[in-house]
Amino acid sequence: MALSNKAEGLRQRPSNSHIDKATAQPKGKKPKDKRANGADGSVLRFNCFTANSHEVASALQSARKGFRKYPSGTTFLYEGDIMNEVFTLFTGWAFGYKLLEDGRRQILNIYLPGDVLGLSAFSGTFIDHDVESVGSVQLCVSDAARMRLACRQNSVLLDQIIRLIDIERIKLQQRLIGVGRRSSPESIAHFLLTLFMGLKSRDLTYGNACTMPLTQTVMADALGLSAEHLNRLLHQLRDDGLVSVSRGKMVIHDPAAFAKMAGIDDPETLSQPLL
Amino acid sequence: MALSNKAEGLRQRPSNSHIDKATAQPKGKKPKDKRANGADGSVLRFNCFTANSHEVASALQSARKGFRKYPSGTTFLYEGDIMNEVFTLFTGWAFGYKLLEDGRRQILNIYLPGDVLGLSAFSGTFIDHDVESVGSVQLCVSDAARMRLACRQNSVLLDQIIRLIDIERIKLQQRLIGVGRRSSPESIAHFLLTLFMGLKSRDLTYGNACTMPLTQTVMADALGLSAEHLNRLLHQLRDDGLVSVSRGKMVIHDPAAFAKMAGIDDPETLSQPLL
DNA sequence: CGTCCTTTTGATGCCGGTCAATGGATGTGG
DNA sequence: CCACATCCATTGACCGGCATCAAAAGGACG
Repeated sequence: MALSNKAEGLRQRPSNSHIDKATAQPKGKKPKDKRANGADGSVLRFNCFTANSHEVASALQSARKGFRKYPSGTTFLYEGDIMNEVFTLFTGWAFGYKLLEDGRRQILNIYLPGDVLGLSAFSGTFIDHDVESVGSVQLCVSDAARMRLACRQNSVLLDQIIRLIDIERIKLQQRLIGVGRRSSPESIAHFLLTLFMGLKSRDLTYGNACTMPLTQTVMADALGLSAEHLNRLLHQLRDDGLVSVSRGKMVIHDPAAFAKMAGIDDPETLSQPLL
Repeated sequence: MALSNKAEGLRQRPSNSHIDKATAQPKGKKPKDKRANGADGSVLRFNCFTANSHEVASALQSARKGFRKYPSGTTFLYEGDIMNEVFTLFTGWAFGYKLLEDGRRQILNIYLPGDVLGLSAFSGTFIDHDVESVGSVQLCVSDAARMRLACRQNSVLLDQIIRLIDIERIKLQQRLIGVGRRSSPESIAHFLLTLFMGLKSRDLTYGNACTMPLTQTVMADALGLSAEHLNRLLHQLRDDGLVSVSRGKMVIHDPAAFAKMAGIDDPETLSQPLL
């Protein structure tokens, strides 16, 4: 079980974090791939929103307070925080995690561009886990109170918000099945394929390839494995001609066999409802 | 990994299940312990509701269509079902689970008396897992449409419903941490203590003891262990004087040491918010 | 009083965690 | 542009936890 390298160092929220104040437009240099973010400042550019959560996207847009940026490896949401804001992930990835007292870490959820963070603003409680950035991250910040108000006036919006909350549960459910009852190779395959399909539904894939900014340590903590063992299994998967993950990139060489190993008959099912 | 003993046999919903039609009052012989159910036909008898979800209890009461009863070991909710009804568990326990194609089973959630089943009625989608009864089960059946309507008119109710949905996620999160990053004894202790505190918050404990209708096979499938190994570990825990689980009963012999092994400093935290 | 399910115990072996060490890649200050 | 520090990926050795297989011994029940 991997001890988090920076367990104690980051446990407390820094009193004066080096975050950009909310601004009218996102800062930082323009990403190479325009598809990867909402470079025009609109949440509506994301396929996942326009396809599945149009009302949510509009509401987030209306309640928008500005943008925020965090460098790579920053824990920017802390367990216990009360969410007065709702975030939309524009650039970069993120993951939610919990630490045990001795430093063991379980990663709960991987967030991709387009995902909404801080949904606990709707359940009226504090966040129950930390969230850390993977790569430099740009967030769209929306006012939670306005979102809640909008929900009261628009039942379609409310339904979609509840749906988003439910999706968090579904993802955890899938992860639990993988860790609890799938073999390690199956679990890894399912994990990777889920990420790939999530990116595909957002038009962030390139044929059978996509970016993979997660370190093996992060993947291991998501899968309940040791980093060393995960490393060996990834090599195994590559030797078997199924998938290769290296240098920030993932390529699926044999989609059919890969999906079969992941225990998924029709991979398309993953891309549809923003699972 | 345990193959479900009755995997294929129960996969399909029986066309004509032997369920009691919704009736004005619950049928069946009166349970021995009055505290264990809503024998007076009111959801309001449950501590968890009166303490945390008063609005929900009232709404479920108002939208009540009747009662339903299932024998032990019955799968009474099926993956794919659209929920037109919301259930309140009166008597007996239940668990949600998923089966892999080859019969491996992961149990997702244990439902105790007082828990609300079928919350997917609010996220507007079909259920994504099966639910099976543990022991004979009595359910209060409430109309989902009326519940949804009530939510639109009562924001407090809505908040509490969303809270209930969120609690399902939190429980999965805890289970995932246990399976992924806790040692087996820790995971078992956490699992058992969580159940105990859940029962305690409902006034269903007797000092340091409570009923434990789950078979070791079920517990193993919840914990991601084999039944044999779980059996050995349970004996280990008993030999260490921490807890004993047998013949449908659980006794915590050393609460402090047990809580410590479960990784929980203050066990009271578990009983408060219906976690 | 068989039948079925659950619990229990033993033997065997491998998956996967832990420890340790090396190489590669990136970044930083001088 | 190089020395050094850091983080990440990689590989090997070791071995213990836990699954698997097998089988016996309760219970529970019709």
